[in-house]
Amino acid sequence: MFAEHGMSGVGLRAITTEAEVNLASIAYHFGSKDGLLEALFAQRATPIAQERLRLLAECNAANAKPQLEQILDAFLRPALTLGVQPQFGGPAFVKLRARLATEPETTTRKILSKAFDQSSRQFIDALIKALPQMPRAEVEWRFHFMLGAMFYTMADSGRIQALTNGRVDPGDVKRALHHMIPYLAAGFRSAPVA
Amino acid sequence: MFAEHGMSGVGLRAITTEAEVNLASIAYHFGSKDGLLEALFAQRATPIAQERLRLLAECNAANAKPQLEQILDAFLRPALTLGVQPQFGGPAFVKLRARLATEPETTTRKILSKAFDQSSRQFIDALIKALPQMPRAEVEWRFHFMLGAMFYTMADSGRIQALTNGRVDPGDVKRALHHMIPYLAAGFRSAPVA
DNA sequence: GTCTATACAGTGATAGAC
DNA sequence: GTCTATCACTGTATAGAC
Repeated sequence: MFAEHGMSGVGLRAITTEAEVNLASIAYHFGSKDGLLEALFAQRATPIAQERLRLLAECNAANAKPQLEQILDAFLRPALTLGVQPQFGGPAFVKLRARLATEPETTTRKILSKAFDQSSRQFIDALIKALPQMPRAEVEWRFHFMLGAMFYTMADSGRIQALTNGRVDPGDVKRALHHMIPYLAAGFRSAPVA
Repeated sequence: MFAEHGMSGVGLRAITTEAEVNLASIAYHFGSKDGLLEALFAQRATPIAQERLRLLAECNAANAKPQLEQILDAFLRPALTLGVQPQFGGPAFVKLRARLATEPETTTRKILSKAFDQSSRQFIDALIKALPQMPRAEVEWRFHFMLGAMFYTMADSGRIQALTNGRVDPGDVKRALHHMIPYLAAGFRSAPVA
């Protein structure tokens, strides 16, 4: 409901009615509306971070020097595909995550930080290993741009559908990954700027 | 105030007090809180779209076949630099725009569409001209990924600062463009996927 | 036409009964 | 631990002053 109508688009009364519980039970169990969001989010986010690290370990095991495309795939695939499965919140949760990523509120930032910072650091390290001649700061900038492409794909804002009469659809996650990974890999491999 | 504290983080009473006007004047002049946002946004967005098209016309005039990097610069520079000037709303407006871009509400989407779709279509056409061997859909996907990198940089979410101990700062727009344009250009030029 | 004061239904949060 | 009742506050609507 949060992802569909936004954080302020849905009231506690609508939630408690849907869940067939008393209004005050949210305050009791989660402290506040924000607390409910935080609990919801943590539950869904942890498996994504875990799956990322599992896939990263896999491609470290397979190759002495890990392949760039495999690392990107290990990072992006869980975020885009795992979330859409119903047990992880469905497509709505993917949108919610993208939304929180651009939210300026410090509370939501802490939630995201706690869930994903550790795995993100490991991926930056892996990227630096895969691109040994690249300055660290350059890899970090490119990681930032990758996050942007990922979140905007997850947000599924409808802009690119409108611009292309529906030809390009970020909601088609398989196709999105198919186009995204070679594009990002080429960017990561390009010569660092002065 | 909207960009700083979010759409629901600031009340009409706070706005009208700051502006030293009566509470009901917003409803009278703008219809609603959303209407106020829409009016605010349209005022600031139009100059950005205009400046984009002016720069695009410039690089069309300079080169028979326009250079990819110049087109990307013409698209990104007004969005990142023009917005931060005080007369266009300052850094807060840049953040606000990024925020609306990932908002699922249909009202905010229409606002963005109206302000930017026309210029975006012209840029996609220019990119296709600059990359004549590239399938149209591939250019469109890559344009979508570029939008993501741009919006996430504009949002200045603080994530990459946290991950890099402040070394990488998307708020430094000059440096952001410096790293972004070659990275995106390499992605755009890479071989299209099957 | 423009502005003002005020009322209204709905919000998240909370105190206190059981 | 779970409830009801109520709180202060929100965006909006409206009647009436100038």
